[in-house]
Amino acid sequence: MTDPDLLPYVERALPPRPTGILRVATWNINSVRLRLKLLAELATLSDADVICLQETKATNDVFPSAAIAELGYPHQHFQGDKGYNGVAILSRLELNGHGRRLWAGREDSRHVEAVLPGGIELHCVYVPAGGDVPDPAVNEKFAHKLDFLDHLAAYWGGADASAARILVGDLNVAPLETDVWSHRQLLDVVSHTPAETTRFQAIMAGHGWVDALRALHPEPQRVYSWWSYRNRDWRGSDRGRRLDHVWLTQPLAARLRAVYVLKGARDWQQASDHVPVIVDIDQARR
DNA sequence: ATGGTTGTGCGACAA
Repeated sequence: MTDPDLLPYVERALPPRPTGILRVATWNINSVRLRLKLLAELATLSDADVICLQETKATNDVFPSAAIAELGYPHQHFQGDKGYNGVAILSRLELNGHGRRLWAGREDSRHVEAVLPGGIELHCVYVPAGGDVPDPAVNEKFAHKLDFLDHLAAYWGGADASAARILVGDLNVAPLETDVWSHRQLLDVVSHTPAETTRFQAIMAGHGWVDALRALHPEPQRVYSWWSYRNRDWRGSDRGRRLDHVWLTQPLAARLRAVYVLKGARDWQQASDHVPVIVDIDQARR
């Protein structure tokens, strides 16, 4: 069991994946084609069974499927748009049922789902960033984001919460005060406005989702998964936000064993501005 | 208050 006083940050290799543990990673890769080598690095350092990506920025016909299969992830389900968005589930384990959903009346590639061995349902989600101005009346992108969050709430509010289910992704919301470098200064910054954080909490409450990271690393510890490119010394200034999340339904929350944030990935050559978040889940029900 | 950087793809635009 993870020490609750210990931060989840990992600079390089994770602890070895224990026997009987399902390890799932989620990462906003910001172009899967540009960062294929970094994906290989994540696979090596994490030994994850499943890697979920967001912002692949690749249509399905140019997705580097064969190269990723060679990394040990032959089971794949991906959906992409030209230049924007794009999500993928990459797996060493067989993927059974899979599909995608559209929310907020758009064709954007922002969701894929699959069923893992043991009947665990896995959802990979990319919530719209929402632009700069936190006013839905003047910023169509922010209106879309709020609409998208409302659709998530409606969908999960109507779903069976007793299923073994994981939702991961770049949710583009930092919900808690200690999920951002300055709660006060970010209250009117898109990603941490009350309009977003209240919706975020409503989605979670409506389905009984458990925030995996906060289950093992509760407040007031500050934990971030994203640091802007627009900062010369990202580590020194540490103006981060926790935008990348892993949610579990109650049956799986009982089997959660560890959560890691691969902070060292932010220093990789030609890094993404997001770092991977990784969870260990006991495959046995006990 | 402003500007700071990156990716796509060669324009702006999105983040």
